[in-house]
Amino acid sequence: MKLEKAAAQLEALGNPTRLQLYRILVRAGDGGLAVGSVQGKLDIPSSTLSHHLKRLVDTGLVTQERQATTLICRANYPGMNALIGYLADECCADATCAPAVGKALA
Amino acid sequence: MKLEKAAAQLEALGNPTRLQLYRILVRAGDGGLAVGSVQGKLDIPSSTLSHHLKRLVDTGLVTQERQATTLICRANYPGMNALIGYLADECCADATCAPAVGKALA
DNA sequence: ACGCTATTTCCATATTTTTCGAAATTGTGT
DNA sequence: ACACAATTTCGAAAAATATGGAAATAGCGT
Repeated sequence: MKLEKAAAQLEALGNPTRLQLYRILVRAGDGGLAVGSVQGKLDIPSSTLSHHLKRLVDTGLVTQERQATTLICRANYPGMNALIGYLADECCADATCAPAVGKALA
Repeated sequence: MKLEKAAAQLEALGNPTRLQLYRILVRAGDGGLAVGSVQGKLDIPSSTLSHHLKRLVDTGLVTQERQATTLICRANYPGMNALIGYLADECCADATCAPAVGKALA
């Protein structure tokens, strides 16, 4: 993973509304959630939600799939794993936390 | 960890310059690095560096300690571990990646 | 084709971030 | 007290982000 991409993903998650949005999608599980359903849970205008969603999709943290008129959104676990892996690598250049996190993402 | 704090830390890391800065501190290890030394490696004005550093310190990702006239900066591993733990928890509400990451931060 | 719902794009505005030169501050040694 | 080095604060400009109303688009059922 390149530093620029990691930074873009971190920035995407570094907004309370988007982090909440991502959380909602994660908790929705494999079934995902329609944009409209997410909007109901977040209670923000659709245009605002669309902007935030686009950011998460563009950075590879969320995927979308059409089902009739609704758009199903899903958290992209491999994308998040790659990001966590990058952070762990950066963090664990030192031994302090290497034993703990190193195993996980090997 | 609260969502707001996680978002603040993610946003702090979500800037290429700051992520690079954090990387440098991680690679410097326990000894840390003086602000001036970091500046030499990043080649940015001291005032700009100071702002970025402050952001990392304020969000709990970096610590500072005075040694004579120089300020030693260190990556705060527990802070990063807490953040990774939060991300892993969010990510692993689903089973897809729970087995792998769950063990690491238990 | 039409009507309906779901979602995005367009547009504008308020806010925040980024950047950095210049001045101020802090701490040490003499 | 003074000089010097290291770092921060001040102040200000440019750029990016966040937000949302209104209009446009996409896709399905009839």
